[in-house]
Amino acid sequence: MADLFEDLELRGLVHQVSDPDLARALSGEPLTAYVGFDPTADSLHVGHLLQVCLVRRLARAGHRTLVVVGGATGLIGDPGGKAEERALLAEECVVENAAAVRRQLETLVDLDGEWGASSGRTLLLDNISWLSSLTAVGFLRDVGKHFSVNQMIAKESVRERLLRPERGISFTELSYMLLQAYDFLHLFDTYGCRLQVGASDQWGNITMGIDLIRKLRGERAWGMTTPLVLKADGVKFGKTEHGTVWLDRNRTSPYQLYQFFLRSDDSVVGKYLRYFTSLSLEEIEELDTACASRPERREAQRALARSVCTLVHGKGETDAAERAAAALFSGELAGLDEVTLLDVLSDAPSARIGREQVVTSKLGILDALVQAGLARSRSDARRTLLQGGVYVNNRRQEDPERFLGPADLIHDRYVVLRKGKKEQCLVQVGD
RNA sequence: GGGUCGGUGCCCGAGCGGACAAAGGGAGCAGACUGUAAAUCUGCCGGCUACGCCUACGAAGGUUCGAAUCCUUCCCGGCCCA
Repeated sequence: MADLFEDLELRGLVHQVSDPDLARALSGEPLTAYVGFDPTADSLHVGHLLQVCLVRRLARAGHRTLVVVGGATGLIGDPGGKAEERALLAEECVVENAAAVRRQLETLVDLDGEWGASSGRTLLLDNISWLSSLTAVGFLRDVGKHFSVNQMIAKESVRERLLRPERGISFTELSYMLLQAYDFLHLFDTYGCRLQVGASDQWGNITMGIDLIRKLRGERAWGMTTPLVLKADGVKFGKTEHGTVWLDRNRTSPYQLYQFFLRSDDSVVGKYLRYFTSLSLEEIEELDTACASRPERREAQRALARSVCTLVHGKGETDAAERAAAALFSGELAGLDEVTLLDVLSDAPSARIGREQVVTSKLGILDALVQAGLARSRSDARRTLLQGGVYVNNRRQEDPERFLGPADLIHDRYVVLRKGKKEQCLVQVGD
C-alpha cells in the first residue's frame, strides 16, 4: 500500500501528524495502530464514523488495528473540548454503555480472521482490562512521575479551564490524559502498537502517549488526527433538529440515517464521500461532476447515503430505506398493497387509535395529529394545518374541524398522517 | 459568614405599576420557490370548548382597582470581601 498516506491526505483525513515520516512508515512494514472510543453513551453517533472509517482504511491497507473501548477512561471523563467539568457517569451506566458500544464496533470493523502479523486485522479491546488493575501508588510512581504538570496545564483543553477559575478542573479530569497515555504505552508493550489516531481534540492526549513511550521505552511512536467534520454552515456535524444522529437503529432508524446523509448540502457531499465511503477518488470525482451539472438528481447524496447506511446497517436495510423514501415522497399511498405499505413506513413513527373512534367519526384531525406525535398540542396542529402543512394519506387538508372516518382508511386499517414535507406517522386502527 | 448584582418564554435578552402572552435576536415549525440541498421571501412560534377564557416572568405570601414590574420571606446563581 505504497500510497495509503497520500490517499488519506487526498481525502482530507489528515489534520495533524506527529512526524512527517509517518507517511513512509505507513507505506512500509505493517504497523499496529489504535483508536479509542469512550462509552459516554450507549451508542456511537455519526461523529465517530470518521475514526471507524479510518481504522477500516488502515486495516484494508494491511496494517493491524486495535479498537479500544474506554470502559475505564469513560469512568474518568475526558476534559477535552468541554467547557466545564462533566458529571461522572454512574459505573453501571459506563459498563452498559461499553458493552453496547462494543457490540456496535463489532459490526463496523472487520474482526473475523486471525490477528496475525501478516495481514491487516482488527482487534477489539477494552481498557478496563488493564487499567482497573493499576494501583494508585503504583500508577503515580511509575507513570505520574514521567509527566510534568507544567506541560499538562499547558495543553489547550486544560488551559481553557484554568483561565476560568470559576469553572476549574478536577484532579480526576486532569489525570485523564495520563490514562490515555498509559493506554498507548500498554498497547505498545502488548501489541507493538506505534500509531494512535483520533479526532483533532485528541491531539494533546496522543502526544502524551508518544512522549511516554519514548521516555520509558526509548522507542518512537506516531500520532495522527482527523479534522473536525463540519456541516455546510460551519456547525458541528451529526446533529439535526431532532438531536444527534446515532448509529444505533433504535435511536436513529436506518431510514433516518439514510435521510440524514441524503440531505447533505451540495457543498459538502464531496467531502463526506471522501471521508466516509470506500469509493475510489476517481469515482468520487465523477460524482462531484454529476453534482455540479445535474444537482437535482442528487447522485452524490444518494451514493453517500447508500454507502454509509450499508456500512452501519447493511444492504437490506439500505434497500428498505430507499424503497420507503420512494413511496413516501412520490408514491400514491392508497395504491400500495398492505405489505409494501407497512414495509415502507416501518421506519416512520407509528401510533394506534381505537376503531370505534374512526367508525363513529369522533376523532378530529387535530386530535389525531397530537396522538400521532406530529403536533405538540391542538393549537399547534391547527396552526400547521391552516398553514397548509397537514396531509392525510398524502392529501393536503384544509378543514381543521374535519373528522377522520372510514373513508380515510387504507386497507381498512391504516391512515398515514404527514406534517410538512418530511414527517410522517403511520396510524393503525386497532380494535 | 458579610456585601453586592442578578434569576423573564427552547436559548440570549429588553421591560421596571396599566397599552404585556411580554420588544429584539437566535433556534424551531409551516408555506412559496426548488432538487427531500442552499439561499431568499411570507406566516407562525403557552394552552383551550378560541373575536373570549385560562396558565405564565425563580418560590410563597403581601400592597394595589390593577404587578413581570413595589414590599416581605425563602430558594438558586455571578462577582467582591472574610
